[in-house]
Amino acid sequence: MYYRPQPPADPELIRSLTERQKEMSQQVIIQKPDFTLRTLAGCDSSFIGENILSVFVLLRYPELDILEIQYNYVPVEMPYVPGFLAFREAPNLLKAYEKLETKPDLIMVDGHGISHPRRLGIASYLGVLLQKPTMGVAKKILVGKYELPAPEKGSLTPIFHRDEHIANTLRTKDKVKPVFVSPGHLMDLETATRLALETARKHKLPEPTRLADHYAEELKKEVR
DNA sequence: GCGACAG
DNA sequence: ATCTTGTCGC
Repeated sequence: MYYRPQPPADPELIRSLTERQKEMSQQVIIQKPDFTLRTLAGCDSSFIGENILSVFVLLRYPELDILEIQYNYVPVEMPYVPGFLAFREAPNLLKAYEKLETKPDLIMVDGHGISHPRRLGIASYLGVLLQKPTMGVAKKILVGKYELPAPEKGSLTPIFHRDEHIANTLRTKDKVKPVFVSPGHLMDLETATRLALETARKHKLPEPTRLADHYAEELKKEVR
């Protein structure tokens, strides 16, 4: 089998996007949220060839029963470039978000918040654009150093990057690899970590992102 | 200069 | 993310 590299990302484009991230990251506000959490949404995207299917699942809190599901399906315009995931997925996620009849108090995103090279992961990016509280729950680390947490559910360890405590690893299930939690916007690390653990009921992933992940996969059959 | 690199 | 088979544990 041949080794085929991805089509090279335009250096000029990457440079301008990097600038945009630096500017937008200055708008990110990390603070204890002031809302009363009554509804929260999880979002995620799946791909079918050159098309992207983004989903938003609205849940009631703390019951976590599903209130609404919306999605949007269109061709993708950006390739995946580590550190620039938001420019590939956020546009379509915003389209799906607009379809929600009820807007959530908080958005949980499949990816990172401020635990990003320039402090603007997709969760922060969406938070700034929507001016909504957001947080990220990722399955893999992007930047930073950390020690593995104890094997018991609820165990956590800090993730540092440039001497800043930007995220936490969190064991949401006994003896299962931890998830990586970070605040996105209008949110703080402690609350984000608590909510990630609290909404992870029977699975490794918190219900909001787990369900968004599930429907993103399930809805593929519908769009064909 | 050499790796690492969300989804 | 997607491709892709069997396998281990609750």
